[in-house]
Amino acid sequence: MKVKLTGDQALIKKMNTRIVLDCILNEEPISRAKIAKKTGLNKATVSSLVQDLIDNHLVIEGGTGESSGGRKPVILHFNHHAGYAIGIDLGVNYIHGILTDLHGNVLIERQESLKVRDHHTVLASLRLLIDTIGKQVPKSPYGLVGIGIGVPGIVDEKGTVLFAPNLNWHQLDLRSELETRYKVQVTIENEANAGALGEQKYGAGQNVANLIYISAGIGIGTGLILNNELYKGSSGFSGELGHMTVDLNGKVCSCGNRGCWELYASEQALLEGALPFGFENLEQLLAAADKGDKKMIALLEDTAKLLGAGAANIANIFNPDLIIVGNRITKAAKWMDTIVSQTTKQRALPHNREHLAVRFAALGESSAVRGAAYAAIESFLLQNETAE
Amino acid sequence: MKVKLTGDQALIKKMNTRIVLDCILNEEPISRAKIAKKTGLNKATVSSLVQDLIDNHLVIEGGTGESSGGRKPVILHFNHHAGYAIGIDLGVNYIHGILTDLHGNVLIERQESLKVRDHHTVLASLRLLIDTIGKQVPKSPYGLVGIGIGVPGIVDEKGTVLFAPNLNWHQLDLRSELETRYKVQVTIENEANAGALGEQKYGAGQNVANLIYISAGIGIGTGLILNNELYKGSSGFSGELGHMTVDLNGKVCSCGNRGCWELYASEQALLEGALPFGFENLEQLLAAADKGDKKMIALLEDTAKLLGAGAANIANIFNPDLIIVGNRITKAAKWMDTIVSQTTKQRALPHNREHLAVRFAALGESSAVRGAAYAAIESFLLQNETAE
DNA sequence: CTTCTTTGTTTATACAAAAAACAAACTAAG
DNA sequence: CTTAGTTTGTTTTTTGTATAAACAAAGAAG
Repeated sequence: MKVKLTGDQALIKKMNTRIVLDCILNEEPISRAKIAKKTGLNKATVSSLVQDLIDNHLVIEGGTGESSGGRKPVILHFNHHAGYAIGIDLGVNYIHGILTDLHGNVLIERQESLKVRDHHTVLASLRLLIDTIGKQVPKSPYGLVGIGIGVPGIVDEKGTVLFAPNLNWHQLDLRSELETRYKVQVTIENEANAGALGEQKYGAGQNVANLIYISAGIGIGTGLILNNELYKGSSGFSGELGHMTVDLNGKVCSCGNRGCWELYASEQALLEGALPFGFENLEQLLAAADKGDKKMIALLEDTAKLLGAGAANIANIFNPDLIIVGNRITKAAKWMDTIVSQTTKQRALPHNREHLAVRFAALGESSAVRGAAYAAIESFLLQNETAE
Repeated sequence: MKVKLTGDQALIKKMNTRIVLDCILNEEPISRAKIAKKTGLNKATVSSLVQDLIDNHLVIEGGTGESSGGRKPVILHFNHHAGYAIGIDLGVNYIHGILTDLHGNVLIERQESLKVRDHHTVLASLRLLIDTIGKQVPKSPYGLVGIGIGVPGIVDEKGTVLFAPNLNWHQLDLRSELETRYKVQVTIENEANAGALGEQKYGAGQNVANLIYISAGIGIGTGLILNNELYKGSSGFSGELGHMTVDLNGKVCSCGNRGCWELYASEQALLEGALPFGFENLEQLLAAADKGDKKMIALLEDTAKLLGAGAANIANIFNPDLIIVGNRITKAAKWMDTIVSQTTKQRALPHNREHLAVRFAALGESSAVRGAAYAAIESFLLQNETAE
């Protein structure tokens, strides 16, 4: 109950340090003088904060720049080799892991398929993957700074996986499990939230304050970034737009309801439409479309329209700057993207479509891993600033 | 571009002053010592900030309280008579105005019906109403501190009414119009947002961080309070859930789309269903239901189910603590509330319905006026703290 | 009557940001 | 080459905030 969030000088320093670091991250290479101008902070303040960041190995000086009529500036860089992060995308039938530097650049990438889904087996594979990647972390001031994981299920604020339907997991305290083993900060995110983060930081949504990421795989989940922050609802269960009713008397869904959006616009919907024609997975379906199969192309286009209808709802609900369609369905971008975008804008209210963009994920199927790694990096930077 | 939101000591003081004032507002009567314990601030800091608030007439000392084994505490009160606010709900066929103290207590209330809706006539009536109420503001340190207005339309951050379909207004700069005339701060909010604020501060949603207010009148609008803040989207057009598609191939809506929720669950939907039986407005319909008219009762119940279906979508999208149904439809609460609540919980996902409450507005048709007044008060308090 | 508590103020200290002065390094004009 | 002016970044001083410690006042409890 007693939450201490009162202001004192430490808080101010933390805020301003963060502002300076963000400025360097976004505008590098940059000099101290320019940071002062950009942020409105005093030159002396910037000098002092930058010195702290240099002492903490997060910023490095990189020689002198061009003079603009006076003394040459000292160029500052974010030291993205100060530490490294591991990002994991725990899929329903694969584990995808990457090692990144603090800028999110991918250094190592590994993917393994999952046959069995009980949590013992999956955890064993997960540990093996992390061990393998962890051994390759380059020598650096901080070494491995954190592990971020995206999971296909509902996660609470303590990093417990409450429920993952497709893995049949219940109440698995993944964070503390891994933190005890690896002694680094672990962040657990829902897969759609991770995807939203990945696209906002490294993909199609850079510098966009309000964006909705539609993760269309077997089902549909969404990641909501509102006012530059992930919105998680009061218990972390927000974004279940896959179970938004779009057809009052429509198909019966496994959730017990009728007419859920994901029955019409997900990979599952595509597969159901393709099965009568003998195609058993998305890859086969797309190969056929590639060869000019009219029925499959029509199926893709119809699904795109239904995806757009739901996206229009999203536009009217959230009035975002950007809607990003991601996950498995990005494989079908070629056939779907213009139709999704058109249908969305057709169906959304005039004011809402005005500044709206609808795009497919720039990172393809890597949105979630990248976002997971980002979450780990972010958590490290936040913690690091707090320390004196 | 150059936004100065860096931290300095003034910011600390502002933050802490706000914390102290909020503490007094919520816990009054309270002593300085208790504020220090509650907030974690130092006793000396609290004393100093309280003195400033007293100097600004926002807090008053009110004698001594009971000792708990030592010196008697000095009781502090929020001085809700330091100033007064006017709240206006600009309806489609009425203007509803109130005068409140700084606690939001209603002192004076006036309602007038509107026959003509062009903005000249409406503005004239509005000015007359404000003039009348304004004359009755009691003598006080600040007098009239602000005017808050809820309008049935889309409002941007500058207080311009971009579009109000039912009044046929376009691009009306209401805020600057009224600010030049009355020389006080004017806040303009969408009617649903105002209603959400009213219910959160004075009605069914007190101390709830995530709530969705469904304003069901002729159409349906919603006010979204997420993480204790009104979410307005990137251009202020969020919350148009009335035009959420709930029936892919359903009725054609005036917005050009099909199957919009408000066609099924608004006052308009009720009236359409009642017209064939000779009832021309909501009051007649409800009078019939009161006399036991089976058809009208069935109509109300069916509409309640459709309202619940949309509310379930809201639960799945936002995972809120509370959904409040307000505006005109509250008149029908007697027949609808349990059904709306039941249907919502039936259709929402298990995790989302767990901590969810669904209620009708506690303030009935006054949610929006009260919220409009609150917006004015809040804006005054924020500004007042900034001043030294 | 004495001791302990509680409340609130006063005094001294720590610390962050900012202003001002300054030093260094450079450009450009004559 | 010299000089004036500019840009960058540091050092010094000032201001303003929170906090800790000491203190004063007022009461409770034995």
